[in-house]
Amino acid sequence: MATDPVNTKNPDYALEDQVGFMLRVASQRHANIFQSNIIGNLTPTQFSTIIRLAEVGKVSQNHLGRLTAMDVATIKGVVDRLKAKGLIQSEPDLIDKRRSVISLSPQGETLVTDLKRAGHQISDETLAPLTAKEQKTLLGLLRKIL
Amino acid sequence: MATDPVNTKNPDYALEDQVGFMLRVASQRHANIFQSNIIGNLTPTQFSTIIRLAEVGKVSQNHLGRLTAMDVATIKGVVDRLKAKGLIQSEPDLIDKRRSVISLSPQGETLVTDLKRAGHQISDETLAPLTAKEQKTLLGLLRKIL
DNA sequence: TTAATATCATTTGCATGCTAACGTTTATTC
DNA sequence: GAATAAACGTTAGCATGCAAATGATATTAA
Repeated sequence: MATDPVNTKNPDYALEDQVGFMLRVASQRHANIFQSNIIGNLTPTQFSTIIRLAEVGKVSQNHLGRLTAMDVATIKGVVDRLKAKGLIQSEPDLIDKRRSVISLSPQGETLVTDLKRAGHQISDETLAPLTAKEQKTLLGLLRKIL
Repeated sequence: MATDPVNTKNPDYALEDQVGFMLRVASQRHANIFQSNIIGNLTPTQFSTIIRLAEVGKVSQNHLGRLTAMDVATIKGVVDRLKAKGLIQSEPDLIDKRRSVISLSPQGETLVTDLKRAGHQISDETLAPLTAKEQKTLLGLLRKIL
């Protein structure tokens, strides 16, 4: 999804120079790179969910959403699809009856190492147009506007 | 959609430091700012479409998609909804029978000035955590990874 | 000119991502 | 202890965003 050049004679408002537009286009390029490097047909949110579960072990569904920057409605869909793939499992919380506890399945566990390797490759490829110094600068500035 | 802090004892792969994750979270914050500043209940893609149409006048639907970094399926939905709002109009291309020519409606035209003002405000607010110099640096680096 | 390609718009299917509302359960406050 | 508030998970609705397939039309090549 590259953008055609635009003749901006009147730079009243240059869409292609706005941070929101650039974030959208940069995300598109990253999504392309992600898709061609990821294993198991995982989506970016599914990937993030598995990585987080590998870090924290068992966690409630809503908490998992907060750990992955996902709305309760979004994390539910992601959890449902990962469960359908057999990569995660859920059990009722015996203490708090509202909660369902999510964790990686044995199958999910076996993927983690390869997923992290793919994740590094995806980040490297996304940042490849930048020097090492520029990469650090970009990540530092992005972190400030989260 | 802020993210809960994570205890990363083993920084094998730090999700929150990956460019893809940060792009997603930064986009979420921008979307929030966008929504609270935009006029006419427009979405970011609808906004971009109107801005581009104001720049180029008449253009085919697919070309409009390329000018706004949208897939043919995505731009179709955006065009349909903007047409339903009465902000754009379409007419058949008399020369090339495959094409439909899209342009702003008179109602759409009247919005453009206010939309550009809102757009500037949205970008400013999104970049507010950064100094002027940092803002230029970030935009320059983002441009390199599109 | 005919045949192979390319472009345009459409449609289907899947996955995010959000808001809002709902009922259940737990925690706080009075 | 009872009333209020908060958290949890679910569901419905809307809008991206993409891939893939389709049919119509234009363009290019043989």
